[in-house]
Amino acid sequence: LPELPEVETIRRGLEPKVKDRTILRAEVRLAKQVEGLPVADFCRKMAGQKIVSVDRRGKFLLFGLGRGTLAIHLGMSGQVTYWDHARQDSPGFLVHRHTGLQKTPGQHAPDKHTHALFHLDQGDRIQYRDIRQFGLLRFLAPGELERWPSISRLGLEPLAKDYTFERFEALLERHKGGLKARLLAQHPVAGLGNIYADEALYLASLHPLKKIQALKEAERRALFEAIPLVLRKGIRNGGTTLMDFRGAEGEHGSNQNSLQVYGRAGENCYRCGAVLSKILVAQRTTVYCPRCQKKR
DNA sequence: AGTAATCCCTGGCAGC
DNA sequence: TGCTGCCAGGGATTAC
Repeated sequence: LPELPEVETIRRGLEPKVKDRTILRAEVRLAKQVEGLPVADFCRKMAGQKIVSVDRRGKFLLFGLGRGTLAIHLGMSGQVTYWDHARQDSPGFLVHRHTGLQKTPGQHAPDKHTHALFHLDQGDRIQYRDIRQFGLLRFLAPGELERWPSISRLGLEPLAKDYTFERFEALLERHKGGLKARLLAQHPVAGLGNIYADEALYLASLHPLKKIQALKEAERRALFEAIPLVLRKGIRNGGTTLMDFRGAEGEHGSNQNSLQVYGRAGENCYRCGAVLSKILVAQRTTVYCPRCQKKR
């Protein structure tokens, strides 16, 4: 489940490798992953474009091109890796303690889950692989990105300089629903998914179903501060690898070893020792500490 | 209008 | 051993 820290890990790994390189040719093997344009048009738009920047907005990876932008959302299981012609493919599989059969870290040749390839010079390429096929690729002409609803409706960028408590509060107010459902809807902040939403709520000691309107100022501030903390920790740890996440060079992250609540239902809270609870919120498994995170 | 269920998809895994 | 059915979930869409 690539969330902001995972996408940022990919972005940082990819940027030095692909910036100022040229996409000679795009190859799409699963047409439905391309949104907005017929595949042939999408590939035509890509061909010959220079990659001038590699950015991120929320969970979107954004390749700034000479003319336009390539946006990639990784959905549930998307991987964007750099394939180096001079580097040996990593062979075989290894059995991971928690997740069973896993691709070894490192680069791999395209397989049946590799749905798009961006061929660069010298035979290098950017590879898009997505087992569950929930991700999407989209080309945006100059000026279209900011008007694209998937981008324009996003909440604040929690690691940006303009992430302030005033703006955070303004985007929180007047919503009747519960906290976690709102966070998953990318408001007031973009980039949280199921893992980091649970982690942020735990760090802020807030119940996932707590009503936004019932939050006291100190609680709003605690959430405002907790969000960038859990995200920055995730980035420091190179992302959370549960099943599918890999960095730009195919490497695993390690943040799964630092999670406080996600995936720990039935285990003990590290803070107070209470047994962590599991509930369903907005169709998503949600884990929290019933003692540290009171609803009222 | 705002919230909640539905759907897309594959592979891991429990159960028989 | 091999089959079946369930589970994981981001976000657009549909339903209330």
